[in-house]
Amino acid sequence: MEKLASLDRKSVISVLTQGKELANELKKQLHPTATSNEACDSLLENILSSYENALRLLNCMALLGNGGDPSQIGVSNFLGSAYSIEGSPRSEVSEHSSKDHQPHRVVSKKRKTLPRWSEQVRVCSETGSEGQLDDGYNWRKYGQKDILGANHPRAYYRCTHRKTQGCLATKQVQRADEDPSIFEVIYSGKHSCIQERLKQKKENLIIQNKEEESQRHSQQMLMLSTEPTLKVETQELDTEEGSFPYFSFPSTPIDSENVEPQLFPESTNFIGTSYTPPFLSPATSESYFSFSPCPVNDFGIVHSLQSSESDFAEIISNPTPATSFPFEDLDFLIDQVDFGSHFLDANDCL
DNA sequence: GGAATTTGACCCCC
DNA sequence: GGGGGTCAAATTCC
Repeated sequence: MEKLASLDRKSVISVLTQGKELANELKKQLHPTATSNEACDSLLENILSSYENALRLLNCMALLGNGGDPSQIGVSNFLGSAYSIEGSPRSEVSEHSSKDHQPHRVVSKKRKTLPRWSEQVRVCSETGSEGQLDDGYNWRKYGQKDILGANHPRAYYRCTHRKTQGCLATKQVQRADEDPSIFEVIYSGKHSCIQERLKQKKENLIIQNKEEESQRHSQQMLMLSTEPTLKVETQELDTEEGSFPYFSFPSTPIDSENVEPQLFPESTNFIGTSYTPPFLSPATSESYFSFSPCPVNDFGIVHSLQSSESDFAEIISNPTPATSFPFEDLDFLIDQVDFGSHFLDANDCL
């Protein structure tokens, strides 16, 4: 069993390493045109950071010497939510994993054969409601059920475009017993619909990334500059703004606050150095993970990639909803940010 | 009036 | 038989 786990780990590391190398290669290829495509460069940096984080996690697991049973603390659980770690009976996915514990039986005859994965979404307690869980898709509620042993009912949603586009994506939303401000969302199936809204969000994010990148770049230039250079900059600012006595950083503190969550993907050292609150949002004590969906944006979603390893593999190979958007990796990118945040949880359990 | 939600009933699987 | 997922009629909302 240990050999199997070790093999499993090695293969994951191997795949991630290969991905990282490919991304590196892509970066090299793109580099000559980087000045005309900063957004792509930024994306690549983030992808690379994600790979590094994943590899650190896996290496960390190896160092922990947890016995190697992937069902105990394997990749899926390590990435998984507190629920899966605690083995809550409510967790559909963990339920499956326990029921399907028997080694590789014939494909389950359960209705649900679509790929499933879960997320945890925290909302502001004062305004929190399921309706505010905005993951970029449009959902229609088609059912609600009281679940045995759970304090809160489970709501069933399907994609609004089920009829018009035959999209089979569904999700289940349920409040966590332990913390009602946390929703556990279980997604089933991939979107085959085209949802303009999501695309719009991604485009906005890319534009935002690009702006932030250039802001950071100019900040770094300022900080690395020598005094005379600073003076020149100051003069330029003086001529443009006319109201700065000496020099001023181009971005305001407010801007830097907004930028902060986006900086995480680039903080490649955050896993290796510290798992402490610096990575929690300083803006609010309410924040459970890096960023909360309530004040910032709709992407304050913590992906808890759990369920079976085959599902995990499927998610890796299809990390995004099925859109035709060219920057599909962005979802993966966001996942990895959360992935890093999740490590906080995992660390808490150690 | 159409879309979305609610809710009881039904179906599937263990 | 029971629990969970889905259906579809009834109801509500815009």
